[in-house]
Amino acid sequence: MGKRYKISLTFESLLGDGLAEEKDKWTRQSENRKALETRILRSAEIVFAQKGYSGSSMESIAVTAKISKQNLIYYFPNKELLYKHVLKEMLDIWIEKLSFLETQGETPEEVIRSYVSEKIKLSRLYPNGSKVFAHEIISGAPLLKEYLISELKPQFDRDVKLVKSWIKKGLIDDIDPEHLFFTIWAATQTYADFSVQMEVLLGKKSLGQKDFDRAEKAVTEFVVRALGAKKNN
Amino acid sequence: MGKRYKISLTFESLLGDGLAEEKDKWTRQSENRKALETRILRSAEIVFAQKGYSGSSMESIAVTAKISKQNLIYYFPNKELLYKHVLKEMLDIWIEKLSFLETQGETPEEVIRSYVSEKIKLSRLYPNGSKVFAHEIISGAPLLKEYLISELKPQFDRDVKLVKSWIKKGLIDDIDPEHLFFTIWAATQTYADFSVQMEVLLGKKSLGQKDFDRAEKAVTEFVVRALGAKKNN
DNA sequence: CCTTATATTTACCAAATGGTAAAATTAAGA
DNA sequence: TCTTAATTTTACCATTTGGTAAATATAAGG
Repeated sequence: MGKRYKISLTFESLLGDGLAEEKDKWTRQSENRKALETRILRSAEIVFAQKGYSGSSMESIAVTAKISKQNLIYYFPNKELLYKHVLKEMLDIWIEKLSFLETQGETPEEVIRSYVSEKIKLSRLYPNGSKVFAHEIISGAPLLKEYLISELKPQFDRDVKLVKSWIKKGLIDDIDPEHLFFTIWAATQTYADFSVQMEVLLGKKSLGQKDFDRAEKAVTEFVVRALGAKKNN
Repeated sequence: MGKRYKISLTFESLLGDGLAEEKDKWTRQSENRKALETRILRSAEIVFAQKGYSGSSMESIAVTAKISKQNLIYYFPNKELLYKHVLKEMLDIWIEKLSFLETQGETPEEVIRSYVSEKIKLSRLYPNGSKVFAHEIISGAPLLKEYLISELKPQFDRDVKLVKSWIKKGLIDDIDPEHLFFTIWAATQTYADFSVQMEVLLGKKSLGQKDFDRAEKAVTEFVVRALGAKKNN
């Protein structure tokens, strides 16, 4: 009969609203719970990706997850919390892959190729998460601003510094490091966010692996050429 | 006492729902009307830019325009119509500036510089329109798909053809023309759509003319270098 | 000044929305 | 099997939403 308003999470909430972890008592049940929670999160992601936060209803998320609205509310007691979970999931994936510093590769060119490749892969694998993020930023990032300041900016500053050091060492040409990142991000995320536009322009029903391969090649070449990265050096 | 469901427009609606033009009888009143309609459209643009179509309410648009909701409905009898007007306005501005073919410049490099410059300018001048468009595309372009097919694709095909001819003539390197456009669009529109993110990362309250100048320079250089455009030839 | 068209406000309303409360059902362990 | 906790369903509900209908007010021309 009791209600549980806390949801088991493996991360501490960076989005305010600290949610405590909980130990799982009933192994079997917890497994089902986790599976359903995942299904709900996937469904929420789809709906939020399509309509943004304010445009999405708990009802339509429930329908997508094939449960009742009330049942959805049992797992995620309110819409904002659910939204934050979806966002957080995406950010966890992103932040890991979004650091230049930690990107594999010895030379600048290798790092760049690897970085662009990873970013394109994220657009292919998590188009909905990317769209949710895009809606959020375009809307003025009401819930994400704090995260951007506390998490993304420090990483950005480090990465800019690294690029600047490359320039100083003469490894790449004297380009604008900040705007380099803006361009790379935009050029890669557009394959998730604006896929519909591309489908129309390329005359396809949906983008396939081949399109993403072409995209990766094209964007990588653009960036490498733009930087004037010195080969193997 | 009579209601007028038709709204005077200077363009035939390409978004379905044909709206007839109407002659203006009362010069003075029409002037006021036009001014108010414009204020409403600006307000709607702001609200739609922030929340997307489904997330925006007629009430909040009315508040932004400083009129009552009922009065708003008098001018734009339903939300979808209002939305279509906002979209249409933006598209009219865009389609005009978005053709490579008609862009000023003799050499490929000149054309590209001019094109990128125009696109960045649009991001600076019409950030809200850009955001409305972005929300719409990310949401799957329910209202815009037809427009993309009938208007944008033909232009895109022509422009791709032009770039291919440049390649054939050896004026630029052998790059991927379709993805070139995707990259240019993404890299320029991001200055409108993701401005909040940039503000945070650049540590500024808002992007100013200087930032847009830097952006223009950076993106232009990237693209020109990527193409390997031959100087003055 | 009076009529007529325009513009604004007031009164509603049905449907959708996020959410509460509690009853009913299911599952698991002792 | 019985008890207890987890889960799902059923009833509601206040607020917001897009929109209708009609009354009121304003403005302009004859």
